[in-house]
Amino acid sequence: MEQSFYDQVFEVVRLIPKGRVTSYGAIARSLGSGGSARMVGYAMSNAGLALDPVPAHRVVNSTGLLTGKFHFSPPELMEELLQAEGIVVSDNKIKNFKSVFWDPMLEL
DNA sequence: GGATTGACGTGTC
DNA sequence: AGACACGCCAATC
Repeated sequence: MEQSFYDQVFEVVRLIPKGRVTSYGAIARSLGSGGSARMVGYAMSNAGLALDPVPAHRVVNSTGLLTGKFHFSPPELMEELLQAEGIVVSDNKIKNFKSVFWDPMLEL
């Protein structure tokens, strides 16, 4: 099984319901890696290389800040996608972040 | 196989 | 409240 950490991250990210977001740390914990939050973000770098589409725009850091926004082709795409799903983004930050926050551990 | 890196997190100043 | 520093862990070079 070449299911490395990245693949596990991709799976969880794909499970994120529309109109909801989660944090890197939350995903890392759901995978049992705990403090490997950085790995989650690192995995997202390969998200664009993933065969299946990974809604990386639904993943933000613990502060609800769109940290990976600059990694998108057009950085503004992230906000566009989020707002298109009903998520309010202001100044690269998610409004009502706590409200739209989706915890993978609750589903898994 | 050691060193570096990285879309983070939490604590401290 | 904003800025800075250190720590984690796994993949890549």
